[in-house]
Amino acid sequence: MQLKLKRDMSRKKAILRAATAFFSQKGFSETSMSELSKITGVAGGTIFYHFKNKEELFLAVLENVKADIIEEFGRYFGEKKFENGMEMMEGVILFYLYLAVTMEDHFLLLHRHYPYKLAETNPVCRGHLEAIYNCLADIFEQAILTGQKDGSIGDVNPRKTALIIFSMIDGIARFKTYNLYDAAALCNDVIAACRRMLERRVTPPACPAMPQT
Amino acid sequence: MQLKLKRDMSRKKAILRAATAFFSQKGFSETSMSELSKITGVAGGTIFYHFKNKEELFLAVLENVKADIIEEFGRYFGEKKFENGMEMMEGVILFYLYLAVTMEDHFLLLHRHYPYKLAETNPVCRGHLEAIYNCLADIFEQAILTGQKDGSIGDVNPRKTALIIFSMIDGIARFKTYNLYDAAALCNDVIAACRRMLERRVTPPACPAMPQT
DNA sequence: CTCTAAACTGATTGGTCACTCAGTCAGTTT
DNA sequence: AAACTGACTGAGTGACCAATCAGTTTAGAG
Repeated sequence: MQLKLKRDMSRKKAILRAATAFFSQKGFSETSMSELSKITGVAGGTIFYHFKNKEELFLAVLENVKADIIEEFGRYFGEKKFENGMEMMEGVILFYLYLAVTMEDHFLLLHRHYPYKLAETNPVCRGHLEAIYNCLADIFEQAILTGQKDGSIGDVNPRKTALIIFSMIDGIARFKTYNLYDAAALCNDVIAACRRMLERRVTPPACPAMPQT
Repeated sequence: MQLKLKRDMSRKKAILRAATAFFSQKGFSETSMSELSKITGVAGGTIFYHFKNKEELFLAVLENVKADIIEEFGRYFGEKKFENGMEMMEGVILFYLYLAVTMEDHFLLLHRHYPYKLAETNPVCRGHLEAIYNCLADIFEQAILTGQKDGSIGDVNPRKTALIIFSMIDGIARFKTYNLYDAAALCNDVIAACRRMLERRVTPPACPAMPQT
């Protein structure tokens, strides 16, 4: 019975893993089920035994992606401690860009059109995407809120600024996967730009030697 | 002869216009040539008379997109004049977000995967994409260089910062088309964030009343 | 009106695709 | 050992699609 279960799980997982790579790198409609069965060494019908149809397989892949991303950030915050909110923001940005390389398939999938189109009609898909994006946006917001408490970050709208930085980092990651620009080369400048964007302004009003321009 | 030409052009242009909408909204492989012929009221073979195959049709669409985008920015800079570099940057950002709404199809196409995948093997496609992205990146860079000359923008790496802001704005536009967040609601905060990121820091070193922390 | 070339047609073709289903088989239960 | 179960198989099906091509229409030049 143990052997049986193991066999089952390895097959299903193998299909899921291959499907993740295929959906990410080739897209939904360019991924053929028969190709998928060939590469996993499984008969055509087996995939449909484990997953009702192509769309269900995609949803299973997306669910995996969601779980992995949320888990990775959970682990990161479990291990790492930060001096202040600004340091936390820097850490999150670097970790995001790091994940975009090490979990390339996962982010590639999220940079495709299909999941968002499917989300318009499929509430399960929409749920997964919302979970991922809320998780990520919350993390950026948390860094800003922390920084505003400890004084390392200035007076900005936390949620909106979090979304702006999120879209900036995600945009960089996207440019990288499309081979348009090199994210690594921009890394230091991105951090610097964020610091300038967020840092608290020390307005020197009481200084007579420094007249305002 | 004029009538003949007009008829010809209207057919070809109608196909091109419909193809732009389809490729943008449905993607390359989900766009069927027969559907395209149906919607333009043209026989199936007619499309292949004007365009060698589906890929050539896509390239023609992309070329149009390129021309339109470059033309729009050209017109904008022909009409508008700016006080300084920072104002120019603000104008460019707002215009970019404005275009992402009014020319939604064009930007949707650029947010898809297919053109970048095709660019890996097709130099013509790669050329179009490079032209678009260089044009846009140059515009952001130009604003920064202008601002650094007139003192409205501080000492940052012009090219790299241009790419960062570009990816930020493009990320916002992308979030909008995917219905994840509302670009309009973020608009003011994006401008404010950019200003903080770019503005010249007045370090008050000579002021005894303001000790550095 | 005639001729010619360009524009256009749509039935056809060869191929791929997602999905089905009748049936095999290994292992478990009775 | 018989009955049952869940995992798996792979040939088959109908739908669709890009591209073709032999033939028709159109439009203007001579």
